[in-house]
Amino acid sequence: MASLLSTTDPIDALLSAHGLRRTSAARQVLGWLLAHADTSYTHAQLQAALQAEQALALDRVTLYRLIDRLTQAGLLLCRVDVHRVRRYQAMPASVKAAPHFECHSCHRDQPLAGALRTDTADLEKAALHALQALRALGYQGLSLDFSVRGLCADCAKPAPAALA
Amino acid sequence: MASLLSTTDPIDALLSAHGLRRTSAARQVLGWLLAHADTSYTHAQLQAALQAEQALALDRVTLYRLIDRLTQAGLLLCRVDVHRVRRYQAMPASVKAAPHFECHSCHRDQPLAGALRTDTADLEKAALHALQALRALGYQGLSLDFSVRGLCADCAKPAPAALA
DNA sequence: GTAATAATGCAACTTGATTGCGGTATTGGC
DNA sequence: GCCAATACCGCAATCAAGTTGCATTATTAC
Repeated sequence: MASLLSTTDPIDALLSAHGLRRTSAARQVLGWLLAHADTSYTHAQLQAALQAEQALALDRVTLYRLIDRLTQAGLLLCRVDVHRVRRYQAMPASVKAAPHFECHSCHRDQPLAGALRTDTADLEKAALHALQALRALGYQGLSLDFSVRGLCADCAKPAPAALA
Repeated sequence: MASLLSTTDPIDALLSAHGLRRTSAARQVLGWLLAHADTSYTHAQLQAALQAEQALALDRVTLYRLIDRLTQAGLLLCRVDVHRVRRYQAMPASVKAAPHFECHSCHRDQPLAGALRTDTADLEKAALHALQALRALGYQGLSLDFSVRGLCADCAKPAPAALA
């Protein structure tokens, strides 16, 4: 199926544009992550989801190497959570200084401005200003992490007892 | 040696105040970390440093459990670095919303206000305001991480070739 | 002092991630 | 379309940070 799709498929285009081969695995993994771009997933979660939802049974190591390639190419964002495991997420459009919120439970990742329905532009501006000042002092390879963590309203409500 | 010290030793006091026993290991580990409070260390680094500088040969597991206890007691701060290993640091006085800088190379941790020699109070205020707003929306267990990472001016200068 | 219990040390184990290597599929040039 | 170059895949073995179980030793409270 889907053989009618020519090279104009957006995911194929992304892969090629980043110097990666358009293998079935790469297409499906990147596609799935793009379809769930607001949340980060561990290697294990990803493997399970692909197996369950796409009937894609990838080898552990193959998946490790694939998400590694996607990350190197800048298509995925990789973080390490409190349990020391890496979490991958389709690269958000704004990975600049945008303050964001990460839920400990559902691992959904939303921009702070969205959660607050307010403007956080002043915050970002101040942060970027700080970055510039550090750069002037000789600091290099700077990256800013401005995140609030905790339980989102959705996860906090339903079953507080099940959070143990 | 040091038997002249009575119970007025500040480190002993800290341990007792937090319900921990004043063992030789606990005293030395906490003491060493307090003496290097501006930097975070991995379990391995800590073990090596204690061995080299204090001639203290602690068992791996014992050290794991000790730093775990100290962390639980709130005497240490624990983070996970990009390599998925935990880094421990004597609890800084201001673990609030204070923006800080962490060096990828020397792992020294300094308040941004210190590095910039400017006031970052407005930044902190804005951040705390955001926290309050989230709390009102039903978000729970919120913690703020406002950090800039990169190479500090000291590490960036000396030997750029050795940074591979 | 002595009993209760917290801390230590050793061995074995768990788990996320990596390495080596032969085989397979994609790609670019003709 | 065909073929060589090479990126990608899958399996097995390995690694390193951290954990668990249990017997022994040291602190602490009485």
